[in-house]
Amino acid sequence: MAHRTISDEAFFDKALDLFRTYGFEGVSLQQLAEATGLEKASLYYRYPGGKDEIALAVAQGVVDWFRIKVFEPLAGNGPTRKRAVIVADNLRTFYSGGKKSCVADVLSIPGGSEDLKAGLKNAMQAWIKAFADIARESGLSPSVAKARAEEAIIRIEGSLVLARVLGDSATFERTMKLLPDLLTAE
Amino acid sequence: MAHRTISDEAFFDKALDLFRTYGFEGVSLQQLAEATGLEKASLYYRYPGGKDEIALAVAQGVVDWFRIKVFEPLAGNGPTRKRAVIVADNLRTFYSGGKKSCVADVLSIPGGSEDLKAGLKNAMQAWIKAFADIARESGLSPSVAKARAEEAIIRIEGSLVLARVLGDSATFERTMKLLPDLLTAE
DNA sequence: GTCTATATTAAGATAGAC
DNA sequence: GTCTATCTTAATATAGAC
Repeated sequence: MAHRTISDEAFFDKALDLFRTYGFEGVSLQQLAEATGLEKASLYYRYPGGKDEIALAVAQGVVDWFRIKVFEPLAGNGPTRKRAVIVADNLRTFYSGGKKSCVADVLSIPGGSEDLKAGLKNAMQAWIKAFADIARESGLSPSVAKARAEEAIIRIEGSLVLARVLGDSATFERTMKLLPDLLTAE
Repeated sequence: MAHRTISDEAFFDKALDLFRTYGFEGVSLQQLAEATGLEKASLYYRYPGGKDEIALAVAQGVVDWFRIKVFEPLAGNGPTRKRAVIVADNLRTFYSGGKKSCVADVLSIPGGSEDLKAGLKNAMQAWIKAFADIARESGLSPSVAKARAEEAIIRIEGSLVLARVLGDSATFERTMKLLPDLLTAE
């Protein structure tokens, strides 16, 4: 066929899946072209900055997802524990129950641009803050809330690494079950 | 200079540092050649299997290090808590206080050989078992000991990811301080 | 056992037709 | 806005001299 196309959303999904699976250095423009059905030259038309710019767009897209599915639900109304349960469910989906890696984990391995590195750092800080805010709102002291937020993210990241290395998502599932207790005063 | 050489041990140190920093796909034979002072052809003489074989040797070397600096001290004599403190110190050194990544984390991103993947999985299982064994010996029940072992490694892996993303080792240092309490009955 | 030199393939990237 | 075609560089890998 002469002309193919793909929506920005579908493109994002394919690119996200490649980058979170193989990391920045592990993904080639050829892979991106095959996965999206576009030729390499078309990728450069959409993203003149090439792989660097695509990875940055992927990271930005993930931040947008977190804003909608994590930060906003956490800052909403209703009992804090209920909000934490909803967010845990959303995160379970995002990580496919432990089968998909964290984008910040794999893309933080050197190779990408400085902008990507800075974006991941900002996103991680925002994530910690969002977790600390709800822990605080649930009644915990600021220092305890901050510690709980960091512990929660450490456990998510760590259990995702274990899941990838062991090929077993059991520890991730346990972490997600524990999450509401970690983020709210018991 | 016409002929250079490097000991197997020094070669291992350089290769380990490259692979744990840049991941399998992020390391080229050219980088390995420059870091070790050997030409690419000499790398193929030592490791006919190329990058796959070098990465596998690195992973095996790390397993050897764990055997000596983690598994054996944990299985030794003396109070369990004292052994846990020694191992925490050794791990702190291995990860340069949080500045160096976990080899299992970065090398488990697809790209390497099936042997590498299997080796990392075996190493991770051995690590969990070693942690569970000392937790058990300290007086914890088998199920609690297993859970503590997994939690300890999850926290190590997760705090190393956070340290890399944030460029801040504070969470890793806190994890290492907590480790003896996690691995022994309080 | 390391070297120089080179073969081969794939990478990132661009020009220009349609 | 996507394509075909091509450029340049860098990757893995090997041959053969010393």
